[in-house]
Amino acid sequence: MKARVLDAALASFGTAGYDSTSLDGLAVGLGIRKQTILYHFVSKRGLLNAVVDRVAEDLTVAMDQVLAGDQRDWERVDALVRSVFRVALEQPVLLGLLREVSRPNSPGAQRLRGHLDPLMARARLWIEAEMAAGRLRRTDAQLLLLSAYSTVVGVATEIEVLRAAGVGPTLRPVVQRRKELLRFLRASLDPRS
Amino acid sequence: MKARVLDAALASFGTAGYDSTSLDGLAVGLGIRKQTILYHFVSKRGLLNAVVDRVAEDLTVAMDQVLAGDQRDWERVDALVRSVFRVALEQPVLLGLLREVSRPNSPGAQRLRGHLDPLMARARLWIEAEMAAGRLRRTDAQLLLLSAYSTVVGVATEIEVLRAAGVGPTLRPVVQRRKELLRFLRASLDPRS
DNA sequence: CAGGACCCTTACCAGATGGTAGACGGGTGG
DNA sequence: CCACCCGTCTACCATCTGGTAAGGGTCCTG
Repeated sequence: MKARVLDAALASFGTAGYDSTSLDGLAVGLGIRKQTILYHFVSKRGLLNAVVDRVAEDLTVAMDQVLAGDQRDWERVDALVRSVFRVALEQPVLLGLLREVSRPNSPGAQRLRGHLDPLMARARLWIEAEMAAGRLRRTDAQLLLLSAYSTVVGVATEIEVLRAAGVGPTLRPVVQRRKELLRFLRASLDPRS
Repeated sequence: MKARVLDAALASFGTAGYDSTSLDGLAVGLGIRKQTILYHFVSKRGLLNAVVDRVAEDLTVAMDQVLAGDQRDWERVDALVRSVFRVALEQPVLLGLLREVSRPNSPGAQRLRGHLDPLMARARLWIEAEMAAGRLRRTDAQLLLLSAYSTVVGVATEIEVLRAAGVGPTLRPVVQRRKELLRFLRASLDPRS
């Protein structure tokens, strides 16, 4: 049950948004009473936190798998981007939640940062080490990471815009986006480019 | 007064979202009573409609100015993109509202489409005519327009992400985004490329 | 000056929302 | 068999929400 609530909450937070989601509505959709939700997650805020935690973990796992691999330099950046996009495509709502919660002053924004900041710091250190070793081209790692993150999160917007325009959930624009991001990163990072 | 309410509403709808914005909160921020807002705009929905209308008009004016110019073919596409980005940079909240209201099932989505559909249709016809005349390269005009629109709207997400990360409202990433969009459009449309 | 249009206000309301308190039932271990 | 925990439920509440009704002040005009 707890898992089902989590799924439904992720979907609703990610598409309608936090404030637009009511516990009653969520409960009705699941065929239960809202008090059951509160029993498991204490408060609406607690539910959001749980959802954010789950999403962050999904992403972290995906990235860790790549980092456990043996790619080097630019190859690793490439693999990382592809991995994140894969997760995003499998669960588009996940992107919606990321975007919703990436907003400053948004409830849950702080919690998300608690998860992402270490990841970002780690990535930044790695990139800068590679730069120092001359295996990656020198550039502003911080801004580069944020730009990449924005692009991924922005895919949520694109999916919604397309759906609003009646275009089905087609793969092409997203793949296009990935291609652009990779080209941008390559131009910034790959010394051979 | 009406104008001030409109400004405040645009800002709040564009950043916090429609549901997260309360008439009371808006009124307090303006130092007035919420009934004053309701007097001018009848209902919350009416306020949203007015905001959407204003935003759509701003964009339409910006585009019409370009269309009244004498650029041709690819030059005109280029000028159009730059013009829209200029408006967007001058009023970032405008992008936020566009994104908010570009969501399917969002109140105001239909109204926005009422404004944008004619613009899109017009743009599409022009592009297809240029293609037929061989002045632009052949491609799917519809998908191209939506992709461009998504990119512009996506800038709102990027601005918010950057601000959330503590990076000030720097121009660079947005300009970068514009550059990427122009390159993409050029590769798709410009026969000389 | 009377009347009315315009703008903003106070007073009030019905419904929805998140949240608390406590009862019911069905396991499970002693 | 009993005590206890766990999950779900019913009942209820305080607050906030968008919205209605009506009053008052100001300015222009006949």
